[in-house]
Amino acid sequence: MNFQQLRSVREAVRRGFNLTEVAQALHTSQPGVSRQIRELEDELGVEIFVRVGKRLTGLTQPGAAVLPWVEKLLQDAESLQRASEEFTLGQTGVLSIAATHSQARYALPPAVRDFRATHPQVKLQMHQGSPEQIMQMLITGVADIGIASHVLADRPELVALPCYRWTHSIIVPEGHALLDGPVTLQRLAEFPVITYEVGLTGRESIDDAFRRANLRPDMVLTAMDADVIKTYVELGLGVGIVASIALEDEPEDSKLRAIDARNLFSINTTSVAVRRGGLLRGFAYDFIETFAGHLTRDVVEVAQRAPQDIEQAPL
Amino acid sequence: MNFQQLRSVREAVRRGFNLTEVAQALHTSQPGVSRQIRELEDELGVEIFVRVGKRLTGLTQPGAAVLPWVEKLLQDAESLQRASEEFTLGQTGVLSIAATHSQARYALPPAVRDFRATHPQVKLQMHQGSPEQIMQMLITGVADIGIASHVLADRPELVALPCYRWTHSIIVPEGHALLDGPVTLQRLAEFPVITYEVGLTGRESIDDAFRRANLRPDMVLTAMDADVIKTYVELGLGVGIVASIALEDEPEDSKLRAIDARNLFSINTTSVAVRRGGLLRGFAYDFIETFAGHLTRDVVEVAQRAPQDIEQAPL
DNA sequence: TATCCTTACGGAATTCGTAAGCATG
DNA sequence: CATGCTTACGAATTCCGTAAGGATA
Repeated sequence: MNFQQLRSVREAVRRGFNLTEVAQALHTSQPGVSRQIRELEDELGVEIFVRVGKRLTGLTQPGAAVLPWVEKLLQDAESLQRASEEFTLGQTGVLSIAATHSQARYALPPAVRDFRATHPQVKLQMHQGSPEQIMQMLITGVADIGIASHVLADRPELVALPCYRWTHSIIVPEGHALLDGPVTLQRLAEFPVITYEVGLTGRESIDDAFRRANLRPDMVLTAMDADVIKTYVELGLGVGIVASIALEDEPEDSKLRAIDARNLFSINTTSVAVRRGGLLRGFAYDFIETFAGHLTRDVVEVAQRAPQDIEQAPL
Repeated sequence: MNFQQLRSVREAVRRGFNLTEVAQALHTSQPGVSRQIRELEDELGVEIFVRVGKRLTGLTQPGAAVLPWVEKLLQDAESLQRASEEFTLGQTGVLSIAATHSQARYALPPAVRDFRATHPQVKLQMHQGSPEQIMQMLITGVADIGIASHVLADRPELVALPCYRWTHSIIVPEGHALLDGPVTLQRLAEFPVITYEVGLTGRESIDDAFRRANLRPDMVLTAMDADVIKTYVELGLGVGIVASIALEDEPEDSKLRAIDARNLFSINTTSVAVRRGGLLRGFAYDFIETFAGHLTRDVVEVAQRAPQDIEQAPL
C-alpha cells in the first residue's frame, strides 16, 4: 500500500471513475493510474471499483467500506505535513479562505485587515463560491476555512461552528411608499421584490416567512450579491431584501433608505467550517479567532475531533 | 512519504531510539532504517529525532508534533486492511484478546465458549498480562481487545468501556475463627492475609479499605491469581481475599469457606478496551457483545470515535 | 572497546511511460 | 469510431543489503 495508490483511488471517485481524467489530475499516465488501482485491489484482495467491460462505473461494496479510510489516510498525511510546516515555515505560509459573496464583501474585510497586520508573512487566498462550492473546496483541500451563512456541515468530513447571527433589512428608493407606516409582510408583498438567489445569504428564511404568511411575492430579480440588488432598487425595479450587514458602509449621499426587517424574517447564522479530524496551520486558527473571538484554537480543535459518522457498508 | 518511513519512525520511538533494534523488528537492515528516517526528515524539512553525535536520543519538538500523525496514519492503514478483510476473509480470521489472569480464568470462559459456537471459523488468541502489558499489546496491535479490572484508558490511544461490576470475597479454611460472627476490617486484619499482587484484580480497593481504617494487615503472600491464593489458604497460611467470581466454580467438597466482603471493599469495575479511532473485524465487535451484552457494535464504535478528552461515564 | 549510526557502493527489484490491443457506447 | 481501460515492454529510477567508516559511552 502506498500513497500514490490511495491518491488514485480518491481521485477516481472524485472524477466520476474516469481514469484518464485522474491521470491528468495526478500528472501521470493513464496506464499508471490503472495499475496503481489494480495493485491496491490485489494487495487488499478486494475489487474497489465496479467494472463494466473495461470501464469503471462505480464503487463496489468493499470499495465503499474502504473509501472512508483512504480519505482519512490522505488527510492525515496532509496534517502531518502541516505539522512540520509549522516549524519549517514558521509564520509564513498560505491561508486559503472560501466564502460566499456576502461574507467576503461585508463580514470578512475587518478580520482580513487585522489578520494581515498581525500576520504580514501569510499569503491570503480568497475564494468565492456558493455554499456547495465552498464545501467542495474544503473537502478537496483547495480551501482551509469556509465561511457562509448556510449549513456547511451536512458533509461528515466537515465541522461547522457558528460565528454570529444576523437579520435582513429592506431597502427602498427614497420617498418610497413603504417608508410611511409600519412594514408587514403583507404590505411588502404588494411590491416587486429583489433579493438573493436561492441558496444564498438567508434566502431560505425569506421564502419561509412568505410561505408561512401564505404570500407569493413577485420576485422580479434575484442576484448573487447585495450590490447588484442595491443597484436595481435604485433603478426603481422594486424593493430589496438584503442582509443588514450589507448596508453598514452606505455613503451619506445614498439614494437608498433602509428599513430594519429583523421581525419579519427569522434570524440567520453565519458559520465557519473546517475539515474534521484535520490539522491546520497555526495562523489558520488565528484567523478564525480574529473573525469570531469566541472560536479560539481550543474550541475549534475540540470540534474537529468530535465524533464522526464514518458510514460502514452494511455486511 | 511512504509507509515504511512511518513504520521506521514509530518503531524507533517504541524501541527507545535504537535503530538496530528497529531494523530487527521490521526485518530489514539497520542502514535501511537509518535511511528511511533521514529521507522522511528531508522531505518534511524537520529533524524528527535528537541526535547526539551519531546516536538518537529522543524526539525533537517537531518530532513530537509529527508523531501523533504518524501513529494515526499507520493505524488507519490497518483499519483499511481490516475493512477489506471483512470481505476477503468473511467469517474467518484471527481475534486476539489480552486479559488479566482473573478475567481469562473466570470471566471470559463463558463468552469464549459462546463465541466459538457462533464463530467456529475465527481463531481465538488469548494473551495474558498485567494491565500495563495489556495496554501495550493493544497499542502495538498484538491484541485487538483488552479486558481487565483496572483503568485501561489512561493512554489516549485507547478507549475503555465498563462491562460489569464485582466485589471481593474472603476465603478461609473450614472451621476458621472468622466464620463465627460478623467480619469487620479490624477482625480481618488480625489474621495473616493472602491476596493479589499490587496492580491486579482490585488490589487497590483492598489497600484503600485498610488504609482508611488505619490498619496495616500482615500480607504474608501476594499472588497473581486466585488459584494460588486458594492453594495457600487451604494450606493454612492465612485468610484469602479474592474476587467473588473466582469462587463460583468451587467443587462441592471444597475445604474452603467463602465470606462475602462486598461491604468491606469498594466495588470494582471490569472494562474492555480497544484502540481509539480504529476499526476492528466484525467478529471482534461480536465478541465484545457476547461478553457484555450492552456493548453492542454501535456503542463501541461511537466510543472509538469519541474525542479523547471526554471521560467515559462511570457506571 | 563494544555499541551504534552514517556513508559508500553495486546489484536487484520496482516503477513508469510509450505503444499497442481490445471492449464499449 | 471515438473513448477508455488493459496489457506489453524496455529504460530509468529507486530500493536495499553488505561492507566500511567514524563517533560515543
